[in-house]
Amino acid sequence: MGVTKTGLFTKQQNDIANMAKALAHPARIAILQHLVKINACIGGDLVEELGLAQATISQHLKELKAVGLIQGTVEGTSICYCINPKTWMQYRNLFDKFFDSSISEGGCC
Amino acid sequence: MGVTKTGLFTKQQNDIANMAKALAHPARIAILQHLVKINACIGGDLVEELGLAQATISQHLKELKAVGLIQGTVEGTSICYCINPKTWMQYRNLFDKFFDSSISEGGCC
DNA sequence: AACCTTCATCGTAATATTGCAATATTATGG
DNA sequence: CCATAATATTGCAATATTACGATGAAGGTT
Repeated sequence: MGVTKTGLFTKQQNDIANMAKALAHPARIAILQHLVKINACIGGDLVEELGLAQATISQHLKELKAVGLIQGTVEGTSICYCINPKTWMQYRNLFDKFFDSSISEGGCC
Repeated sequence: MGVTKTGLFTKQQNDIANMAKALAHPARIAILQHLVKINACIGGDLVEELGLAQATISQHLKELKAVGLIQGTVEGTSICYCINPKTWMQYRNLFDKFFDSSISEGGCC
């Protein structure tokens, strides 16, 4: 069916899954890494940086904006993107908490 | 097209994206959380825990096994699953490294 | 042997994602 | 106003994902 039964799971589980989904494409990882590196913002250099069509990059940017990981400010005819520090920290904390469990080394059963 | 152009990106970027993809479904998050909590392994209690059909759970377990996050050992007619501590730590470290960048608070441009 | 339990796999249906060309939108400069 | 530049949106094609019923394989029980 391709449709996730979100009703079966807790809000936290759906949250983590949605965050992971936002990161589940190398182009979006590349965009985020580039923004982290350049610190300040960029316009459509991203289209040159990555080798994808402008329409495709725009779509990925839209998704990242939708989950709040990046923000864009209009800069004349172009748009300047940068990491949204607040959401970035939220992601970091949620994944931290998720992975911060002591796993037994004993193996199965 | 639905097909990711992995060739355009670095191995690290594809790795992170693939790891994120493994976590990009609440059922898989629920499975992992349950395994972390119960510590020792389980059989198909997972089918009862989550409200999904046996075939569906089996598919999710297969995906988690494929990326190495869990492992299963045969236990008579049932199979005992548990977290693979090694891969778990790898995931933890990769996400740690990814998010461990100082983000400027300055906003865009 | 016949039977049951447990899990994996196959086939199928519905929906989601990725990617791009074409087109629309918005702002700037002449 | 017109042309240009930078993004966004639309529409489409190809592939991927999610979910489940049905079936199959393997091990146990009687």
